[in-house]
Amino acid sequence: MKPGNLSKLLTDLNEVQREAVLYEGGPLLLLAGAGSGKTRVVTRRIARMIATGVDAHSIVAVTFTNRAAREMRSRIEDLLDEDAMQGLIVSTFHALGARFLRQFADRFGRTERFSIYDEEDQQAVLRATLQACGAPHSAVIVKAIERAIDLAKNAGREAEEASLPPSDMPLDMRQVGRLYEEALQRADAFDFGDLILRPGLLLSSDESLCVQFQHRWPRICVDEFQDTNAAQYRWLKCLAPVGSDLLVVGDDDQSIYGWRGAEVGNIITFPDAYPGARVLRMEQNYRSVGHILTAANSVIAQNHQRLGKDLWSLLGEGMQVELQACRDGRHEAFWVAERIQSLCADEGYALGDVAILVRANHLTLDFEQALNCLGLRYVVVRGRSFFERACVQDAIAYLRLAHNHRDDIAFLRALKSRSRGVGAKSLERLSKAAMEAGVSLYEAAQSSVKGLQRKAQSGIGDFLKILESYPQEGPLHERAHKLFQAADLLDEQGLLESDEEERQNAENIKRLLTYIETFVEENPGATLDDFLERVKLIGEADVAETSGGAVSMMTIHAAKGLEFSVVFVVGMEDGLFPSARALKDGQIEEERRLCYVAMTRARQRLLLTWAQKRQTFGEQRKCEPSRFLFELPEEVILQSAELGRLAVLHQKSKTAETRVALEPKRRDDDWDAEWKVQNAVQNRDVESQLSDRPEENFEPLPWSDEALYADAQPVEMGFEAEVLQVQKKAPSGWQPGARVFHVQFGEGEVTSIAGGDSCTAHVAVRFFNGVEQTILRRYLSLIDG
DNA sequence: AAAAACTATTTTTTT
DNA sequence: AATAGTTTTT
Repeated sequence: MKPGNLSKLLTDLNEVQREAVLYEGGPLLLLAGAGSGKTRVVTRRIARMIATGVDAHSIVAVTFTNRAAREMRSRIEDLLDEDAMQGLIVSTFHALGARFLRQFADRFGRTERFSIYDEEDQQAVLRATLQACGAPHSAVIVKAIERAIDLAKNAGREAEEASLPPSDMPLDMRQVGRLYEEALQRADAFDFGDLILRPGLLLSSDESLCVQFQHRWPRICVDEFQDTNAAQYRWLKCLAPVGSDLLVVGDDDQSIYGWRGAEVGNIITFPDAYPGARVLRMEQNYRSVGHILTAANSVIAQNHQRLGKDLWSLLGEGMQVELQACRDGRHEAFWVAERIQSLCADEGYALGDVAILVRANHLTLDFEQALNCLGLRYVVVRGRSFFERACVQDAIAYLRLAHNHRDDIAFLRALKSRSRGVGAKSLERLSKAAMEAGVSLYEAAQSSVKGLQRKAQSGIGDFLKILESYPQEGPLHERAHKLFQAADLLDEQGLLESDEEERQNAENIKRLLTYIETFVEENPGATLDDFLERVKLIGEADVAETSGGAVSMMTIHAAKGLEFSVVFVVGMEDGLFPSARALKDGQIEEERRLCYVAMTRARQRLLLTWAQKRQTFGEQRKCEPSRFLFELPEEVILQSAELGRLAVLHQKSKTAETRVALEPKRRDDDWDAEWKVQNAVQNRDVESQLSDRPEENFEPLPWSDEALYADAQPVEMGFEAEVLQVQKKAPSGWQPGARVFHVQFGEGEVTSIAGGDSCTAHVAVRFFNGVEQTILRRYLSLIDG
């Protein structure tokens, strides 16, 4: 232990925090509001245990995301020597489950090499299963069943017990569920839900094993407890008997995973499950300025199902919350980009201080373009976009199959990734043969299948040869390299002649190899098993971390647990946030919690935007401001022309009968149709209102529509979703020599520049088509040289 | 069996 | 608008 640390572990703590760190009287529920220093308490508590002689092996800390796990580990590391931490487990529920199941795989008819199936794999299993029974297997049905199975497992039940949403489709869920489980077992695979469900089931049915584990980890800490589902809770109850040293930390107001089976009830009833549990509340916020907290408190106060709390801070009121109405999605994006620019130029913020939070991933597109146009670096923190690419998945399928020959889904994926003369008919014959022999596709393919065309037969033979080429020895990345080479995924010689798409694919495969190499370097001795598990359980977002000097863009879900000096919450429209789905299903409270989470990410500046129309499903649709905006107290909103407009809408919303249709109580199946109708009605109203007093209601835009749209440089999307890759932009920005693009004149080179802000600055450009012209800077976009 | 043309569907959110 | 899945054509 680092000298003198024991006392340091208690410094800078308020009274409640200190008690939470020191408490030793058994179960402890820590209700920790946003920004209340929860991680600090947990890490100090664990560090202190270890520093006072507790064996690190006896402690396990469970988090929900890998990022949280890593953060917790590194913060404990800051407090202790690394060797003191030896044996300490900080892990997600899912990783812990996978680890557990590897150990007890034989109890479930699996081997320790089992595959982990994500929802795509699950759907593939279901599709094949339904197809085999001749049942309908459309994407909609498959999806619905998959979701039902997932929900069932999250709720601690088996797939057979899943309940399908009522439909006219006659489907025996019990049978489908049974067949699904059989298919998983045949494939030596567990699905995501199993990683949680199975450990809990095994422990609760095996008394002695349960006791064994209770001795293994007498000290348990669970982060984000409000997000636990029934299956997780059952497992936890086995591990932590009543009276044990169990710390659960959470905030019912930040429960945003209800759709994944999370039950807020777990945190609310915790004291009942663990009688005598100490309950501590942390309401002092160390993150946000007063106005932001007031705004967030005011929104979340509209919820009924909550324990109730009010955050306060000593940081002063700070700036007011800015509210901006925009004409459409693109205008919104440009407004935000401009605002970021001015915050950096005038108020000393750095790009890395800024985050743009969205409700759904697809909203990031417009913002990427706008930031690109202004040459602002940004980073999109997205789940796992790289691994989602088709060609990468294909390559991984080869690896999966090489590792687990019984992984039928991987077999199909890898086989179909290339034209091999094996079509639907042949596949049908093959799977029939496999079914009859009770073996995997791989095994069936090894013996000769009757009725196969010669071409198909040889195609399958070639395919098997590829897999046999996988070396059993050597470093992981080299073995993968050999395999990909054999599978002709790398296309090494044909890089130049082959078409663009193929080249891209080969690039991706190379990147995958680099990724594997890095993984091996970081985790010496790691097996293919470890790598595949990592690919399944860890998104790239986790690799993220400090975005350096770039604006961060991510979903609100991904932003949980993070904080930024400046936060933009964009797309604040009814039907988007709250989402149409939530509106339909009456899930408004969870959406409001999501809004609360978003707002409480901000330290100093919070800016909320919405667009009056937005392109959805390929068509422009009028939008209404999010109902959450009406829940903001007026006094914390920055006075602007928009406020008057909002107030008018607000007033109207209270009286007009049109609003009634939007209320959750009117929820029924044709909500969407109703929404459209009402939207049309309201649009007309808004339109007439605007045409009455356009100048007062509408802040005149600093640019024309044409300029706005012309300015948007068409960017190739997708590539920036690198492993948290920072956008490479023209490094020096607007300087003589910079390459620029103009919609009319094409590409050119900057010859001189004149000052002004992004709206008024002029730039002289010599275009490559011969034209020389001084032009408003905003009509130009920087491009890479 | 493979490629091309056509169609329905999608936008929550993530381990 | 983009894509995944399905049907038709080659």
